[in-house]
Amino acid sequence: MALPGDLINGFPALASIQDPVGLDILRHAQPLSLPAGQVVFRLGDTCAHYLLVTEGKVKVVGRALNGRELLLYRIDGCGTCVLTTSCLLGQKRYPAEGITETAVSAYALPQALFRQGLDQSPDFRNFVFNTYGQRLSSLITLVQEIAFERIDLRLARYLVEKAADRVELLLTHQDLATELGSAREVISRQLKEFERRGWLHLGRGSIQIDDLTPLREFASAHAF
Amino acid sequence: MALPGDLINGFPALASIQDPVGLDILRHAQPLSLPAGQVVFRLGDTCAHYLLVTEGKVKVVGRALNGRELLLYRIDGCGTCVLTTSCLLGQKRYPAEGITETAVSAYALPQALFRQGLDQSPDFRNFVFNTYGQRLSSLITLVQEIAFERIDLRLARYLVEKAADRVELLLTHQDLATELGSAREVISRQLKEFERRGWLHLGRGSIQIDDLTPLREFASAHAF
DNA sequence: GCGACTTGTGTGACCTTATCACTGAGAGAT
DNA sequence: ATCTCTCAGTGATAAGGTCACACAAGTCGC
Repeated sequence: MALPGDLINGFPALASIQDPVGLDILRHAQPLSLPAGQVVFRLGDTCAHYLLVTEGKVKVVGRALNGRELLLYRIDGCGTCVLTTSCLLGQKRYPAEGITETAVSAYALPQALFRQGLDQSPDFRNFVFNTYGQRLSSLITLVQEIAFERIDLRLARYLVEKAADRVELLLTHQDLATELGSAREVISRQLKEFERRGWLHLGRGSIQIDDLTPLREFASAHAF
Repeated sequence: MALPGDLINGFPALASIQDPVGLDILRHAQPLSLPAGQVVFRLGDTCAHYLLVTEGKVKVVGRALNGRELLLYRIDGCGTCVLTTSCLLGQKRYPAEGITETAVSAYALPQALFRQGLDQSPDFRNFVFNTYGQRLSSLITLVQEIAFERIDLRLARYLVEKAADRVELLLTHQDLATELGSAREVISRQLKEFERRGWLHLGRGSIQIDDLTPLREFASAHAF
């Protein structure tokens, strides 16, 4: 039995899995289709499955008791969920929550099979670890931005980055607050200030960038 | 040629490396001895070596432009430096700095050999990734503590944890600030408040815990 | 159309935390 | 003793987060 085509397309490295145990395990990966806005896992959940996303966006956010949110990272297109991997390896509960942002196609591998694969299939093990690396250093950068950087700089930088191609951003203030780990009111006030300076215009659910240049200058002052 | 004894003692998993490429690579690991307080790597440095610590403590801290510090994690005893691993995998520069806290014994493996090992030695690859896991979810918890939690709760919790066995903690306020990613003055004021409540007594470079109970209660209120 | 709801935004008051610019108290060296 | 560190205390000010609202713009049912 061959592996599903979208799994191979998304993860070329899977094609290199040759040993029978690894192949058998992958055949048991269950295809999932999730609508946008679906909660994939919650804070405190145990990890029951290894997740391979083949299409769509999933955001992983932290949430405070009072509802404040903070985007930790995002899976966009093909990728495995590193947090899931980390929790499975360390037998920990999820310290954050995962939410689909678009419709998502994914494959789920039950924990028992995941463990069996790690133990018995060298090819599978290599696959898991090779897709696992690298996120750590970007998280460390995030920690420092949150701990040390001014919110106006972070906001300006985010806007510059997002507006690089388009002029109008369809985002609510709450979206921005979540993205930057701040509070909605704070973002509103900063945007208002940017508008007062003539850098952009605010509408309901939209931000019209009028002049990227001063925004870019502001953002790169005291760059990290 | 056998591998050095302390390397095997520290990392039993290394003994399972059998293939000739892996063995050859490990034989080229260079032993290092570093004194306490030595900078191992700086923000922006390129990663030149894979690091295996066999003895001592290394702290990895972020640093703001104004000098404020934040402890990201610590290697205590035997361990590999996950940040180094992440940077090597992603070809990134160090986003933080590493400093020895005690005298440290370690082995360094040049980047070229590290890559060769990953490519050509399945046993070495497994070793690297097995020691890599798990730190991600603790980092995510850290991000959220910094973003969402009050400094007085975090301080109380830290003190309770550290004071579990001893009654007197030999720490400066600056040490605590670094550990928690706050400012020295803030910690001083909070400690003063705790002292006012009769929970502890402050001395120069020391904190004498008088009564753990109310401190513990305070810490667990609104626990994360 | 009209009203009920929901969602997004604006605002003032207040609190916590960070920053800055100091002061002064140990503690060791000469 | 005096100098020089390091460590701690303090007041003023600013940034950012929290709370409690008001209000405007859509959406839905009718």
